[in-house]
Formats: sequence, structure tokens, C-alpha cells
Amino acid sequence: MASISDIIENFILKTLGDDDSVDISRNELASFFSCAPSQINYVLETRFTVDKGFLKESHRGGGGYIKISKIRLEDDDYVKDLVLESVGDELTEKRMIQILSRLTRDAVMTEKEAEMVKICLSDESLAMPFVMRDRTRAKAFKSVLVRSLKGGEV
Amino acid sequence: MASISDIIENFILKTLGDDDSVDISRNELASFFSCAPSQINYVLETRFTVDKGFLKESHRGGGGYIKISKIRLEDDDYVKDLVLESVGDELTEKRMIQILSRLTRDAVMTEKEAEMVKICLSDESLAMPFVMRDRTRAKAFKSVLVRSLKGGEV
DNA sequence: GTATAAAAGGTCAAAGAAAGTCAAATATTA
DNA sequence: TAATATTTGACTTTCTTTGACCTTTTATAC
Repeated sequence: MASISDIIENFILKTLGDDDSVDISRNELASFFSCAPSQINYVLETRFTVDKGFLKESHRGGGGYIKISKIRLEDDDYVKDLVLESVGDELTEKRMIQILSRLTRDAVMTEKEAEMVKICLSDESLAMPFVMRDRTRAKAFKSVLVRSLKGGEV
Repeated sequence: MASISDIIENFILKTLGDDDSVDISRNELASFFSCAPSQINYVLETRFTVDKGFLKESHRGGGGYIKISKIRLEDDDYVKDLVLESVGDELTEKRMIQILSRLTRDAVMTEKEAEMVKICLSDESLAMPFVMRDRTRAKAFKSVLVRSLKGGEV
């Protein structure tokens, strides 16, 4: 069964559609889904992260709102460099999955390509002490990124 | 005599039917069969292995689940050979590349998908003692095979 | 204009809901 | 009987849900 957080995530994604951004009202959403307002924050924190290519701003008080917007990769080399740099020397599986979801969203790679990477570099596949694992993953994933972000066709 | 593990295995297989995948709830299944929840893990570990053509994913916490997916072996002996026999428990980079080129030749995966795998599972990426490396590669590569040969899209 | 109330959103920690791990106890099989 | 397979349960880890309390901004009343 999908958790209420998953349902809210999907609702927001659907509301976003192909647009670059959307404004939501935390309290309205919460009462629409009959959940605690802080649940909305939870969804935003766990699902609309920078790794997944989202930015958030908000205003309190009367007429307050939360704006969620997409940082698209497109052909912007600067953003691409940021993604590459953000990986650093260690990379957890969780972060990798988030970044992959962004790459497929922005059509840098297909879902299936992303899944190949996900399987190859999963915790399960990389059966080794975890410090080593996150290092190994970071290194390999950066190679994938260089190939995907800079490279054109095969 | 059929052990409870056998019974649970059969139940899951039957539930899977012709579908590519099925979601189960570990606790529900356990209570349905009046067994310890960890027994479900035991069944999954011993009977739903990659070598038998199954992949597993799971999530903890509220709304948690275990998803089991499989390849359709019926019309795909080709795959069975590949997964079960030709890869084995150890796989060198060279041999992997050979298999990958066969897979792209036979249109089981695209060039780019193959390249993703090649990058992730290269000797360079898997920086570790080489016995360990070929084992790690074999395991990961079999998961990739199963994923590639699983019916349906992502 | 200032004080106060109302309207948002933010934070954090505790409780709850799953699944995972591991090893001891038991049963089966060769 | 030794090896292997299964069963059980205590303990762990991860993820989600809830609620009490906090901060910021805007609206309203003197």
C-alpha cells in the first residue's frame, strides 16, 4: 500500500506537470489529505530535494505559500558541473537514486539506463565495508555522469 | 513433506502468476501463515534468488512492502543459459564485455545501456582485490541480466 | 502608528509501522 | 551421526505519522 506521503508526492508531481514551478498552501494540502501540516514538510524534505532537482521557497503569514520549482539540467554546463561536483568522494545509495531520478526526469538518460546503474551500484551489488562502498560508488557514478552529461550519442 | 517454506514459496509463485512482479507485505504474509516474519525473509533468500531469475526490492516503515519480480523463462531459454550457466560465480571484465556485445547484437539491451553497465562494473570502478572483484561483478551482472530480460518496461 | 490578533509556515521529537539481521534451537537428510 | 535446512525470536534499522510548540508575516483595532 502506498503511504500517504507517496500519495501527496504524486499529487504534487501531477500538479506540477510540465511546469517549472507550482505554489501550494501547506494547510490546505494537509486538510485535503487529512494529515498533519508537518507531514507536508516531511514530504517536501524527503522527496523534493535538490538531488532530485527541486528548489523550495516559502512565505509565512497571511497569503503565505510554498513554491516548489524544478532545476532543469538541459544544456546548462554550469548546472551539470554542480551535479557532478555534488557527488563528491562518497555517495550513498539513497542519494544516487535521487540523482538518477532527476537524470531521467530531465531526459539525460532513460529509465532503463538508470535502472542498470542502480542495480550495478546498489548496496547489495557492492558487497563490501560501507566506507569503501560509498567511495567505490562515487567513483563509478561520476564516470557514468561524465558519460551521460557530456557525451552525446554512443 | 512440504515444509512451511515450500508452502509459502508456492503461494508467492501462484500469486505472481503470469505477472512480472508482485508486492507482498512481510508481516501480513507471516501472520497469514502463522510463522515468524523472518521466515518470509528465509523463503526469499533461499528460493527467490537471482540465479533463479528473481529480483527483490523493499521499503521499510509505514506503507512498507517487498516487491518480487521475475524474468519470463518460458520463451527465453537464451536468458536462462546466460544467467545460470555462462556467468557463474565469477566474471572477468573481458568476459562481461563479450557477453554485453552479444546482448546488444541480439537487441536485448541498447548500446548505451550496455555502456552504463560496462562503466559501473569495470575493473577500474570495482577497485578491490580481484577475487572479490570478479565475484562482485558476477553478482551484479546477473541482476542486470535478470532486469534486462524481465518482461515489460520499467 | 502601535498593539494585538490571526494566519501562515517551521521545527523537533516521540510514537508507530514496517522490514532486516543474526544466531540459537530444531528438524531433515545423506 | 554429521551436514544441511528450517523455524523462531530477540534485537536493529529505516521510514512515516502525529502533535506540541515556535517564528514570521499580515490584518485589524485602538
